[in-house]
Amino acid sequence: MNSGYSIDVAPTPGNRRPLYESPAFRLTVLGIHLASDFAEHLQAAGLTPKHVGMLTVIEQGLARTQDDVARLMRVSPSMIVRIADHLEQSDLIVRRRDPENRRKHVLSLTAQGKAVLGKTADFAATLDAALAARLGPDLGQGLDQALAVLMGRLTEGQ
Amino acid sequence: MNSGYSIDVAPTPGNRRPLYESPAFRLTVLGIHLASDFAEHLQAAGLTPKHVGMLTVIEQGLARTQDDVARLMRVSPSMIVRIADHLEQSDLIVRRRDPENRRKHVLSLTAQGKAVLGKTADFAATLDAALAARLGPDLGQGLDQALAVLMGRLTEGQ
DNA sequence: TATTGTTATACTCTATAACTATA
DNA sequence: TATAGTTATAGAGTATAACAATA
Repeated sequence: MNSGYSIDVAPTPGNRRPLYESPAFRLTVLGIHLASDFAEHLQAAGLTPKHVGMLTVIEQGLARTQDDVARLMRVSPSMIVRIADHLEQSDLIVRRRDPENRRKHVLSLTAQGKAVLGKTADFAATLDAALAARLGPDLGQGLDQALAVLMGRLTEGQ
Repeated sequence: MNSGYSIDVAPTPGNRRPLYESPAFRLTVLGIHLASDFAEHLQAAGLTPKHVGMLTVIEQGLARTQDDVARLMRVSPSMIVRIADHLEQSDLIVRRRDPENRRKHVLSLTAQGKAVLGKTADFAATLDAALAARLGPDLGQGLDQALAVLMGRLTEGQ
């Protein structure tokens, strides 16, 4: 009834949870801030969060080839080539052709690549400590459990 | 004792939590993925997560001027100008000079700006539902509580 | 003909530096 | 002289498209 007198009810439900209280929104904001913390730390080593992300999915066995990494990290194959080039030149990964399908490059970590993950884990531990200090043991454990479950979504190809 | 026979103990503590189990790392990974979900959704409206972030900090009263927004969102003032220009041209915010200090631009949302936040909240609710479905009520509530506490860190100027 | 990876290219994002206006 | 905002510019990041090799 476009009478001009109608009260506007549809556009703003009114009973919805505001954006800033949405868990998905909060995860996004916190994640972006933490990513910037990681980026700042990694800069000294000439690395970015994407480099570490690639090392992680390889180390975890979530991605065997560059194509796997591209899909899992939601970045273009050409970008993966650049990151992999950099990681290989820094002796953090090795590429070898898959003898069963010579189009594929099978990726694996070097000892130095594992060491980078270890050093990054040390830095992450300092961030974790700051989070834990804020949350206390109960909320901290609740967060850990929830995050463990949610990570499953990403590793299942979603 | 650089004897050559020494066992390597310092570089790899061994008892540290691996990176992929770090809450900070997991928050980063999940946040980046969710940010890409938001970005994909907002694209149709010609907006980015940064636009919505700016609308949110204004609406929440966390930032009164462009300078406030720049510090809170950790982006350069010049970037804020671009985002604010876009938001103003789209009639989502208004700038007015602060009469007490004419260098400052006081920012506020228009009705349309608030509507954008509302529509984004609707989309966030769909992401929230997916998260909740994975977590179940107990873990879901634990996550909500922890995130609420952690958001405080950002709004306190940290 | 489809897949995997690479290269060439162009476009977007973002920061730095120089500048204007105000204090 | 310092602050808030703007503009100009350059650099980094990223995707798309064309290509090569393999299946």
